[in-house]
Amino acid sequence: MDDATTPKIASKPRPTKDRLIRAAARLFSNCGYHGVGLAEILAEAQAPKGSLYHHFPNGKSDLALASATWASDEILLLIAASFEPADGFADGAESLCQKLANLFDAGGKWSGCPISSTLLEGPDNAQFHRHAAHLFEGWIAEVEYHALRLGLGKDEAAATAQSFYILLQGGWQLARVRRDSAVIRTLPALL
Amino acid sequence: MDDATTPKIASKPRPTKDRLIRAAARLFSNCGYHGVGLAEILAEAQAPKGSLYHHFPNGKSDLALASATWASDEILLLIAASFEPADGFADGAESLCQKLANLFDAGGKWSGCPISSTLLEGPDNAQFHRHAAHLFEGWIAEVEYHALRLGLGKDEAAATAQSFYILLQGGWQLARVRRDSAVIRTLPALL
DNA sequence: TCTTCTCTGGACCAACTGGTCTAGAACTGT
DNA sequence: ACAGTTCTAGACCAGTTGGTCCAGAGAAGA
Repeated sequence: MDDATTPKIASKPRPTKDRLIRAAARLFSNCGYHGVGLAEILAEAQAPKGSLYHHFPNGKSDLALASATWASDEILLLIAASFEPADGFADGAESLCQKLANLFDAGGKWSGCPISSTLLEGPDNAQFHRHAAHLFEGWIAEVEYHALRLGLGKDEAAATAQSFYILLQGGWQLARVRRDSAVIRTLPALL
Repeated sequence: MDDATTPKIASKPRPTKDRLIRAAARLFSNCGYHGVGLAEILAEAQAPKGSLYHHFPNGKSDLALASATWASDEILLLIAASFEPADGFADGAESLCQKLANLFDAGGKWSGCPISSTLLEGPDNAQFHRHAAHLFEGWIAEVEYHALRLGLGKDEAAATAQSFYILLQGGWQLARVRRDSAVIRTLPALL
Protein backbone atom coordinates (compact mmCIF):
# COMPACT_ATOMS: atom_id res chain seq x y z
CA MET A 1 0.00 0.00 0.00
CA ASP A 2 2.35 2.74 1.19
CA ASP A 3 5.55 0.76 1.24
CA ALA A 4 7.98 1.34 -1.60
CA THR A 5 10.85 -0.85 -0.46
CA THR A 6 9.11 -4.22 -0.54
CA PRO A 7 7.97 -5.90 -3.74
CA LYS A 8 4.48 -4.73 -4.47
CA ILE A 9 2.99 -8.20 -4.61
CA ALA A 10 3.84 -8.79 -0.94
CA SER A 11 3.59 -5.21 0.29
CA LYS A 12 0.13 -5.55 1.78
CA PRO A 13 0.10 -6.10 5.55
CA ARG A 14 -1.83 -9.37 5.18
CA PRO A 15 -4.30 -10.26 2.46
CA THR A 16 -7.95 -10.41 3.43
CA LYS A 17 -8.27 -14.04 2.39
CA ASP A 18 -5.44 -14.94 4.72
CA ARG A 19 -6.93 -13.05 7.64
CA LEU A 20 -10.23 -14.83 7.11
CA ILE A 21 -8.61 -18.26 7.08
CA ARG A 22 -6.61 -17.63 10.24
CA ALA A 23 -9.52 -16.10 12.12
CA ALA A 24 -11.79 -18.95 11.11
CA ALA A 25 -9.23 -21.59 12.12
CA ARG A 26 -8.80 -20.02 15.55
CA LEU A 27 -12.49 -19.61 16.25
CA PHE A 28 -13.59 -22.95 14.84
CA SER A 29 -11.04 -24.85 16.91
CA ASN A 30 -12.38 -23.17 20.03
CA CYS A 31 -16.12 -23.46 19.53
CA GLY A 32 -16.66 -25.81 16.62
CA TYR A 33 -18.13 -25.15 13.19
CA HIS A 34 -21.66 -24.49 14.37
CA GLY A 35 -20.51 -22.60 17.44
CA VAL A 36 -19.12 -19.67 15.50
CA GLY A 37 -21.16 -17.22 13.46
CA LEU A 38 -20.05 -15.40 10.35
CA ALA A 39 -20.35 -12.11 12.21
CA GLU A 40 -17.75 -13.22 14.73
CA ILE A 41 -15.32 -14.38 12.04
CA LEU A 42 -15.74 -11.19 10.07
CA ALA A 43 -15.17 -9.06 13.16
CA GLU A 44 -12.03 -10.98 14.10
CA ALA A 45 -10.68 -10.81 10.55
CA GLN A 46 -11.78 -7.18 10.12
CA ALA A 47 -13.34 -7.97 6.79
CA PRO A 48 -16.77 -7.19 5.37
CA LYS A 49 -19.19 -9.84 4.27
CA GLY A 50 -18.68 -9.06 0.61
CA SER A 51 -15.02 -10.07 0.80
CA LEU A 52 -15.86 -13.39 2.35
CA TYR A 53 -18.24 -14.33 -0.44
CA HIS A 54 -15.80 -13.06 -3.03
CA HIS A 55 -12.96 -15.30 -1.83
CA PHE A 56 -15.19 -18.19 -0.75
CA PRO A 57 -18.22 -18.35 -3.04
CA ASN A 58 -19.85 -21.09 -0.99
CA GLY A 59 -19.53 -19.09 2.18
CA LYS A 60 -18.99 -20.63 5.56
CA SER A 61 -18.43 -24.19 4.37
CA ASP A 62 -15.75 -23.16 1.86
CA LEU A 63 -14.04 -21.15 4.54
CA ALA A 64 -14.15 -24.09 6.90
CA LEU A 65 -12.51 -26.38 4.38
CA ALA A 66 -9.81 -23.81 3.63
CA SER A 67 -9.08 -23.10 7.28
CA ALA A 68 -8.86 -26.79 8.13
CA THR A 69 -6.45 -27.32 5.24
CA TRP A 70 -4.32 -24.41 6.40
CA ALA A 71 -4.25 -25.68 9.99
CA SER A 72 -3.34 -29.15 8.79
CA ASP A 73 -0.45 -27.78 6.75
CA GLU A 74 0.84 -25.98 9.83
CA ILE A 75 0.85 -29.27 11.71
CA LEU A 76 2.67 -30.99 8.85
CA LEU A 77 5.35 -28.31 9.05
CA LEU A 78 5.62 -28.94 12.77
CA ILE A 79 6.02 -32.66 12.20
CA ALA A 80 8.73 -32.10 9.61
CA ALA A 81 10.52 -29.57 11.81
CA SER A 82 10.52 -32.07 14.67
CA PHE A 83 11.64 -35.21 12.91
CA GLU A 84 14.04 -33.85 10.29
CA PRO A 85 16.81 -32.80 12.68
CA ALA A 86 16.14 -35.73 15.05
CA ASP A 87 18.67 -38.46 15.84
CA GLY A 88 15.99 -41.13 16.13
CA PHE A 89 12.27 -41.55 16.13
CA ALA A 90 12.02 -41.17 19.91
CA ASP A 91 13.85 -37.86 19.68
CA GLY A 92 11.53 -36.55 17.01
CA ALA A 93 8.44 -37.64 18.89
CA GLU A 94 9.68 -35.96 22.04
CA SER A 95 10.34 -32.76 20.12
CA LEU A 96 6.94 -32.81 18.43
CA CYS A 97 5.13 -33.25 21.75
CA GLN A 98 6.96 -30.28 23.21
CA LYS A 99 6.08 -28.13 20.22
CA LEU A 100 2.43 -29.17 20.37
CA ALA A 101 2.26 -28.55 24.10
CA ASN A 102 3.63 -25.05 23.56
CA LEU A 103 1.08 -24.50 20.83
CA PHE A 104 -1.64 -25.64 23.21
CA ASP A 105 -0.45 -23.21 25.87
CA ALA A 106 -0.22 -20.38 23.35
CA GLY A 107 -3.79 -20.97 22.27
CA GLY A 108 -5.14 -20.31 25.74
CA LYS A 109 -5.10 -23.94 26.92
CA TRP A 110 -8.52 -24.39 25.52
CA SER A 111 -8.60 -24.93 21.78
CA GLY A 112 -9.42 -28.34 20.36
CA CYS A 113 -8.03 -30.04 17.30
CA PRO A 114 -8.70 -27.59 14.46
CA ILE A 115 -9.70 -30.24 11.97
CA SER A 116 -12.08 -32.29 14.08
CA SER A 117 -13.70 -29.21 15.60
CA THR A 118 -14.31 -27.78 12.16
CA LEU A 119 -15.16 -30.74 9.99
CA LEU A 120 -16.44 -33.48 12.28
CA GLU A 121 -19.81 -32.16 13.35
CA GLY A 122 -22.42 -34.17 11.59
CA PRO A 123 -23.01 -37.28 9.51
CA ASP A 124 -24.84 -35.21 6.93
CA ASN A 125 -21.86 -33.57 5.28
CA ALA A 126 -19.92 -36.20 3.36
CA GLN A 127 -17.51 -33.67 1.89
CA PHE A 128 -16.41 -32.44 5.31
CA HIS A 129 -15.89 -35.98 6.50
CA ARG A 130 -13.86 -36.99 3.49
CA HIS A 131 -11.66 -33.93 3.79
CA ALA A 132 -11.06 -34.48 7.50
CA ALA A 133 -10.15 -38.11 6.90
CA HIS A 134 -7.77 -37.07 4.11
CA LEU A 135 -5.99 -34.50 6.29
CA PHE A 136 -5.65 -36.82 9.28
CA GLU A 137 -4.30 -39.68 7.19
CA GLY A 138 -1.81 -37.14 5.86
CA TRP A 139 -0.48 -36.59 9.37
CA ILE A 140 -0.15 -40.30 9.99
CA ALA A 141 1.56 -40.81 6.64
CA GLU A 142 4.05 -38.02 7.37
CA VAL A 143 4.96 -39.52 10.74
CA GLU A 144 5.24 -42.96 9.17
CA TYR A 145 7.60 -41.58 6.54
CA HIS A 146 9.90 -40.21 9.20
CA ALA A 147 9.65 -43.41 11.23
CA LEU A 148 10.85 -45.41 8.21
CA ARG A 149 13.56 -42.88 7.47
CA LEU A 150 14.79 -43.08 11.06
CA GLY A 151 15.25 -46.82 10.98
CA LEU A 152 11.99 -48.46 12.00
CA GLY A 153 10.78 -51.50 10.09
CA LYS A 154 7.87 -51.20 7.70
CA ASP A 155 5.17 -52.73 9.89
CA GLU A 156 6.57 -51.16 13.01
CA ALA A 157 6.60 -47.72 11.40
CA ALA A 158 2.96 -47.94 10.35
CA ALA A 159 1.83 -49.18 13.76
CA THR A 160 3.90 -46.58 15.59
CA ALA A 161 2.60 -43.71 13.47
CA GLN A 162 -0.97 -44.72 14.15
CA SER A 163 -0.39 -45.18 17.88
CA PHE A 164 1.31 -41.82 18.06
CA TYR A 165 -1.66 -40.18 16.36
CA ILE A 166 -4.06 -41.81 18.82
CA LEU A 167 -1.99 -40.70 21.79
CA LEU A 168 -1.77 -37.15 20.49
CA GLN A 169 -5.51 -36.83 19.89
CA GLY A 170 -6.39 -38.38 23.23
CA GLY A 171 -3.71 -36.51 25.09
CA TRP A 172 -4.68 -33.18 23.58
CA GLN A 173 -8.28 -33.82 24.60
CA LEU A 174 -7.31 -34.57 28.20
CA ALA A 175 -5.06 -31.53 28.26
CA ARG A 176 -8.02 -29.46 27.14
CA VAL A 177 -10.23 -30.93 29.85
CA ARG A 178 -7.60 -30.19 32.51
CA ARG A 179 -6.44 -26.94 30.92
CA ASP A 180 -2.94 -28.20 31.43
CA SER A 181 -0.42 -29.19 28.77
CA ALA A 182 1.43 -31.56 31.13
CA VAL A 183 -0.34 -34.59 29.66
CA ILE A 184 0.94 -33.80 26.19
CA ARG A 185 4.51 -33.48 27.43
CA THR A 186 4.41 -36.93 29.01
CA LEU A 187 3.07 -38.69 25.92
CA PRO A 188 6.47 -39.81 24.53
CA ALA A 189 6.91 -42.03 27.58
CA LEU A 190 3.86 -44.02 26.48
CA LEU A 191 5.14 -44.88 23.02
CA MET B 1 -34.40 -51.97 31.05
CA ASP B 2 -37.52 -54.16 30.98
CA ASP B 3 -40.93 -52.78 31.81
CA ALA B 4 -42.82 -55.87 32.98
CA THR B 5 -41.27 -56.23 36.42
CA THR B 6 -40.78 -52.56 37.27
CA PRO B 7 -43.09 -50.77 39.74
CA LYS B 8 -46.03 -48.81 38.38
CA ILE B 9 -44.34 -45.45 38.80
CA ALA B 10 -42.03 -46.49 35.97
CA SER B 11 -44.54 -48.54 34.01
CA LYS B 12 -45.25 -45.82 31.41
CA PRO B 13 -43.77 -46.51 28.01
CA ARG B 14 -41.05 -43.98 28.76
CA PRO B 15 -41.30 -40.69 30.61
CA THR B 16 -40.95 -37.53 28.57
CA LYS B 17 -37.94 -36.34 30.54
CA ASP B 18 -36.18 -39.58 29.74
CA ARG B 19 -36.97 -39.36 26.06
CA LEU B 20 -35.61 -35.82 25.99
CA ILE B 21 -32.36 -36.81 27.67
CA ARG B 22 -31.76 -39.75 25.37
CA ALA B 23 -32.63 -37.83 22.22
CA ALA B 24 -30.39 -34.97 23.26
CA ALA B 25 -27.50 -37.29 24.09
CA ARG B 26 -27.77 -38.98 20.71
CA LEU B 27 -28.02 -35.79 18.70
CA PHE B 28 -25.40 -33.83 20.63
CA SER B 29 -22.84 -36.60 20.28
CA ASN B 30 -23.38 -36.55 16.53
CA CYS B 31 -23.38 -32.84 15.80
CA GLY B 32 -22.21 -31.05 18.93
CA TYR B 33 -24.08 -28.72 21.24
CA HIS B 34 -24.40 -25.86 18.76
CA GLY B 35 -25.05 -28.17 15.86
CA VAL B 36 -28.44 -29.33 17.11
CA GLY B 37 -31.51 -27.14 17.41
CA LEU B 38 -34.28 -27.50 19.97
CA ALA B 39 -36.71 -28.28 17.18
CA GLU B 40 -34.69 -31.33 16.20
CA ILE B 41 -34.45 -32.61 19.76
CA LEU B 42 -38.17 -32.10 20.35
CA ALA B 43 -39.04 -33.89 17.13
CA GLU B 44 -36.80 -36.86 17.97
CA ALA B 45 -38.16 -37.06 21.51
CA GLN B 46 -41.74 -36.47 20.35
CA ALA B 47 -42.24 -33.84 23.01
CA PRO B 48 -43.58 -30.30 22.84
CA LYS B 49 -41.57 -27.28 23.86
CA GLY B 50 -43.56 -26.78 27.03
CA SER B 51 -42.43 -30.12 28.40
CA LEU B 52 -38.80 -29.31 27.80
CA TYR B 53 -39.00 -26.08 29.77
CA HIS B 54 -41.01 -27.80 32.50
CA HIS B 55 -38.39 -30.46 33.11
CA PHE B 56 -35.40 -28.25 32.33
CA PRO B 57 -36.17 -24.67 33.39
CA ASN B 58 -32.93 -23.36 31.91
CA GLY B 59 -33.69 -24.92 28.57
CA LYS B 60 -31.01 -26.24 26.25
CA SER B 61 -28.09 -25.87 28.64
CA ASP B 62 -29.85 -27.77 31.43
CA LEU B 63 -30.73 -30.50 29.00
CA ALA B 64 -27.14 -30.68 27.81
CA LEU B 65 -25.83 -31.10 31.35
CA ALA B 66 -28.41 -33.78 32.11
CA SER B 67 -27.79 -35.69 28.91
CA ALA B 68 -24.03 -35.63 29.43
CA THR B 69 -24.46 -36.91 32.98
CA TRP B 70 -26.73 -39.68 31.74
CA ALA B 71 -24.28 -40.69 29.01
CA SER B 72 -21.43 -40.65 31.50
CA ASP B 73 -23.34 -42.94 33.86
CA GLU B 74 -23.90 -45.37 31.02
CA ILE B 75 -20.16 -45.50 30.41
CA LEU B 76 -19.50 -46.04 34.12
CA LEU B 77 -21.87 -49.01 34.02
CA LEU B 78 -19.98 -50.34 31.01
CA ILE B 79 -16.67 -50.01 32.85
CA ALA B 80 -18.02 -51.81 35.89
CA ALA B 81 -19.58 -54.55 33.78
CA SER B 82 -16.25 -55.08 32.03
CA PHE B 83 -13.88 -55.14 34.98
CA GLU B 84 -16.00 -56.75 37.69
CA PRO B 85 -16.08 -60.25 36.19
CA ALA B 86 -12.53 -59.95 34.81
CA ASP B 87 -9.64 -62.17 35.83
CA GLY B 88 -7.12 -59.39 35.53
CA PHE B 89 -6.81 -55.81 34.35
CA ALA B 90 -5.86 -56.81 30.83
CA ASP B 91 -8.97 -58.96 30.60
CA GLY B 92 -11.21 -56.12 31.74
CA ALA B 93 -9.62 -53.64 29.36
CA GLU B 94 -10.06 -56.05 26.48
CA SER B 95 -13.71 -56.53 27.39
CA LEU B 96 -14.34 -52.79 27.71
CA CYS B 97 -12.84 -52.07 24.31
CA GLN B 98 -15.06 -54.70 22.72
CA LYS B 99 -18.15 -53.24 24.37
CA LEU B 100 -17.23 -49.71 23.30
CA ALA B 101 -16.52 -50.83 19.76
CA ASN B 102 -19.96 -52.45 19.61
CA LEU B 103 -21.49 -49.26 20.97
CA PHE B 104 -19.68 -47.31 18.27
CA ASP B 105 -21.00 -49.62 15.57
CA ALA B 106 -24.52 -49.45 16.99
CA GLY B 107 -24.45 -45.65 16.88
CA GLY B 108 -23.92 -45.59 13.14
CA LYS B 109 -20.12 -45.49 13.28
CA TRP B 110 -20.26 -41.75 13.46
CA SER B 111 -21.05 -40.42 16.90
CA GLY B 112 -18.37 -38.70 18.93
CA CYS B 113 -17.79 -38.79 22.66
CA PRO B 114 -21.09 -37.62 24.15
CA ILE B 115 -19.46 -35.52 26.84
CA SER B 116 -16.90 -33.65 24.81
CA SER B 117 -19.29 -33.06 21.92
CA THR B 118 -21.85 -31.62 24.29
CA LEU B 119 -19.86 -29.70 26.87
CA LEU B 120 -16.54 -28.81 25.26
CA GLU B 121 -17.48 -26.19 22.72
CA GLY B 122 -16.23 -22.90 24.01
CA PRO B 123 -14.13 -21.20 26.65
CA ASP B 124 -17.06 -19.02 27.63
CA ASN B 125 -19.06 -21.55 29.60
CA ALA B 126 -17.22 -22.38 32.82
CA GLN B 127 -20.03 -24.56 34.14
CA PHE B 128 -19.95 -26.82 31.09
CA HIS B 129 -16.21 -27.18 31.34
CA ARG B 130 -16.25 -27.97 35.05
CA HIS B 131 -18.95 -30.57 34.57
CA ALA B 132 -17.11 -32.22 31.68
CA ALA B 133 -13.90 -32.37 33.70
CA HIS B 134 -15.78 -33.87 36.63
CA LEU B 135 -17.36 -36.60 34.50
CA PHE B 136 -14.13 -37.51 32.71
CA GLU B 137 -12.14 -37.71 35.93
CA GLY B 138 -14.90 -40.00 37.18
CA TRP B 139 -14.17 -42.41 34.33
CA ILE B 140 -10.46 -42.39 35.08
CA ALA B 141 -11.10 -42.88 38.80
CA GLU B 142 -13.39 -45.83 38.13
CA VAL B 143 -10.80 -47.54 35.93
CA GLU B 144 -8.11 -46.81 38.51
CA TYR B 145 -10.24 -48.38 41.22
CA HIS B 146 -10.55 -51.59 39.24
CA ALA B 147 -6.85 -51.54 38.39
CA LEU B 148 -5.99 -51.42 42.07
CA ARG B 149 -8.53 -54.09 42.87
CA LEU B 150 -7.07 -56.35 40.20
CA GLY B 151 -3.59 -56.22 41.62
CA LEU B 152 -1.78 -53.23 40.11
CA GLY B 153 0.37 -51.04 42.34
CA LYS B 154 -0.84 -47.61 43.35
CA ASP B 155 1.30 -45.55 40.95
CA GLU B 156 0.95 -48.08 38.18
CA ALA B 157 -2.83 -48.09 38.54
CA ALA B 158 -3.09 -44.30 38.27
CA ALA B 159 -0.78 -44.14 35.26
CA THR B 160 -2.51 -47.03 33.54
CA ALA B 161 -5.98 -45.57 34.05
CA GLN B 162 -4.91 -42.28 32.52
CA SER B 163 -3.17 -43.93 29.58
CA PHE B 164 -6.20 -46.07 28.94
CA TYR B 165 -8.42 -43.00 28.91
CA ILE B 166 -6.11 -41.28 26.42
CA LEU B 167 -6.06 -44.31 24.16
CA LEU B 168 -9.83 -44.63 24.26
CA GLN B 169 -10.46 -40.99 23.39
CA GLY B 170 -7.87 -40.97 20.64
CA GLY B 171 -8.90 -44.35 19.34
CA TRP B 172 -12.57 -43.46 19.27
CA GLN B 173 -11.74 -40.31 17.33
CA LEU B 174 -9.75 -42.23 14.73
CA ALA B 175 -12.53 -44.80 14.49
CA ARG B 176 -14.93 -41.96 13.79
CA VAL B 177 -12.69 -40.55 11.10
CA ARG B 178 -12.38 -43.95 9.44
CA ARG B 179 -15.93 -45.02 10.22
CA ASP B 180 -14.48 -48.29 11.38
CA SER B 181 -14.40 -49.68 14.91
CA ALA B 182 -11.31 -51.80 14.20
CA VAL B 183 -9.02 -49.24 15.84
CA ILE B 184 -10.93 -49.45 19.11
CA ARG B 185 -10.69 -53.24 19.15
CA THR B 186 -6.92 -53.13 18.80
CA LEU B 187 -6.36 -50.65 21.63
CA PRO B 188 -5.70 -53.23 24.37
CA ALA B 189 -2.54 -54.28 22.55
CA LEU B 190 -1.14 -50.79 23.08
CA LEU B 191 -1.49 -50.78 26.84
C1' DT C 1 -7.04 8.82 -20.10
C1' DC C 2 -10.55 5.12 -20.47
C1' DT C 3 -11.72 0.42 -19.74
C1' DT C 4 -11.71 -3.78 -17.33
C1' DC C 5 -11.14 -6.52 -13.61
C1' DT C 6 -10.63 -7.61 -8.73
C1' DC C 7 -12.09 -6.64 -4.38
C1' DT C 8 -14.70 -4.07 -0.68
C1' DG C 9 -18.55 -2.16 1.92
C1' DG C 10 -22.78 -2.95 3.84
C1' DA C 11 -27.92 -2.82 3.30
C1' DC C 12 -31.18 -6.25 3.05
C1' DC C 13 -33.66 -10.77 3.59
C1' DA C 14 -36.06 -15.18 4.60
C1' DA C 15 -35.39 -18.82 7.70
C1' DC C 16 -34.52 -20.28 11.93
C1' DT C 17 -32.84 -19.85 16.91
C1' DG C 18 -33.68 -20.38 21.94
C1' DG C 19 -36.96 -18.77 25.06
C1' DT C 20 -41.66 -17.10 27.14
C1' DC C 21 -46.33 -17.58 28.18
C1' DT C 22 -50.80 -19.43 29.07
C1' DA C 23 -54.81 -22.43 28.53
C1' DG C 24 -56.00 -26.71 29.69
C1' DA C 25 -55.29 -31.93 29.94
C1' DA C 26 -54.08 -35.62 33.11
C1' DC C 27 -53.07 -37.31 37.24
C1' DT C 28 -52.93 -36.93 42.42
C1' DG C 29 -54.75 -37.35 47.17
C1' DT C 30 -58.93 -36.35 50.01
C1' DA D 1 -66.83 -35.39 43.57
C1' DC D 2 -63.41 -32.02 44.42
C1' DA D 3 -59.13 -29.23 44.52
C1' DG D 4 -54.31 -29.05 43.77
C1' DT D 5 -50.46 -30.27 41.29
C1' DT D 6 -47.88 -31.88 37.43
C1' DC D 7 -47.29 -31.93 32.83
C1' DT D 8 -48.52 -31.00 27.86
C1' DA D 9 -49.51 -28.32 23.80
C1' DG D 10 -48.22 -24.91 20.74
C1' DA D 11 -48.79 -19.94 19.48
C1' DC D 12 -45.83 -16.28 19.74
C1' DC D 13 -41.58 -13.31 20.02
C1' DA D 14 -37.19 -10.80 19.56
C1' DG D 15 -32.66 -11.75 18.12
C1' DT D 16 -29.53 -13.97 15.11
C1' DT D 17 -28.19 -16.89 11.33
C1' DG D 18 -26.09 -17.69 6.72
C1' DG D 19 -26.70 -15.83 2.36
C1' DT D 20 -27.74 -12.39 -1.64
C1' DC D 21 -27.01 -8.38 -4.11
C1' DC D 22 -25.08 -4.37 -6.06
C1' DA D 23 -22.87 0.18 -6.04
C1' DG D 24 -18.45 1.64 -6.17
C1' DA D 25 -13.37 1.84 -4.70
C1' DG D 26 -8.90 0.59 -6.32
C1' DA D 27 -5.54 -1.39 -9.19
C1' DA D 28 -3.86 -2.76 -13.97
C1' DG D 29 -3.38 -2.60 -18.73
C1' DA D 30 -4.38 -0.12 -23.20
